Amino acid sequence: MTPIVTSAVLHFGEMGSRWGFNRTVGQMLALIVLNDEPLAAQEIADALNISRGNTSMGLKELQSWRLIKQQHVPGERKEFFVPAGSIWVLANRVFEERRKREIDPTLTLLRDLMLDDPAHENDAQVQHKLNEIHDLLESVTAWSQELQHLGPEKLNTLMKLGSGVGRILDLKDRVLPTKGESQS
Amino acid sequence: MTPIVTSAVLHFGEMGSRWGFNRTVGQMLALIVLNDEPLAAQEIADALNISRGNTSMGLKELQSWRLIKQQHVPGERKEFFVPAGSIWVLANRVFEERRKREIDPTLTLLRDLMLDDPAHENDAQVQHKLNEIHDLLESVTAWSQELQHLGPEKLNTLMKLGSGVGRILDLKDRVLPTKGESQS
DNA sequence: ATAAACTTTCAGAAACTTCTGAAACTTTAT
DNA sequence: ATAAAGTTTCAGAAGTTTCTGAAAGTTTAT
Repeated sequence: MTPIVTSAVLHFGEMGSRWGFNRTVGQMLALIVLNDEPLAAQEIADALNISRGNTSMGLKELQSWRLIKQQHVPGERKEFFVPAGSIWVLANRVFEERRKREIDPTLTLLRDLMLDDPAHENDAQVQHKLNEIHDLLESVTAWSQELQHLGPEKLNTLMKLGSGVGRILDLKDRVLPTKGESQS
Repeated sequence: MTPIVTSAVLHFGEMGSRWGFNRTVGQMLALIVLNDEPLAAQEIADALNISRGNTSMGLKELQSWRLIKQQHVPGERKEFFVPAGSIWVLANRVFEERRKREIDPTLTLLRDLMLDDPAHENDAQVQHKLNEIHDLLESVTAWSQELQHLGPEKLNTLMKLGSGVGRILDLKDRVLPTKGESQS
């Protein structure tokens, strides 16, 4: 590994835990993404100086996140690993996987609690707040799925638009006035 | 605590660790948000059955995330705590704080690495990939800040628009054709 | 100045997560 | 059938985080 690759790998290891996986899994991901050649498990273990067992678990986890895929190289006995897609695809997968882990269970619980009968007077009030949280999380979920379906090019257009989004919204209110609600 | 509040508090405790803070901090946040009355530290410790010391640390952390604020009740000696704002504000704070912890350090590192001289031939190649990651993260950052500045009402309009966003983008390409790039 | 009411800090205990390496397993070639 | 090449699993060691509770600190009232 060149010094640049080493720095990146170490950093992604440290950040890994903040992004939902552990240090070695983060390092492995960085290494696989930055290498042009497919990598074998043993090469990863050697490069990162971690045990072969840990490597195996890490590869399994990265596959469960659908961030890497196996690639069979003809004439070779062992399996090789490559990124599961472009940077854009990988970022999306991380997003989606985290949504599943961080938001979906809460949405389920909130829906259940909203169906419960209020046992005390201020429960109705509590349920109102839970409802508010639910709606917000649901909007975020719907919205992030929407962005994923847009694909990278359109998203890029949208992002380059930046603060123009507000203007576009106004535009839309004028062009399609019957559809949205009539606020501000 | 009524059964509904108890369920919500326990759940937010479990999710807490996925959202960037620990179990008790998650529970404390849920409790404070769902209570209409300001709560004192001792009341929180009693309700959640945790030590007074842990409560103190948790309150400090929630304040560092700017999710709760102290509120002095006249005639009372102790401090009381209330949410720092509406659900919308709180969600935004969590988002922003996580951006600071999860994305900003990586952006800094990537910028530094891109300035390094390529030491080996394929470093140029690696730097290209790092650049791609950098641009993606930067777009996400800029975009999320944009959404925050829109405020809840406009964001809501945008969210209700849902799959209409694609259509609006096309619309914009037709109405303001000189500005964006001319893709697909 | 003293005491009462309250908060913060911090050392170490408890709980949890991650990592290793050896043993068990699978696949392929001969 | 056997051996060689490779992978997976898992018990326990190492490391990390979280929590408690007692001691130190702060503020306010008298």
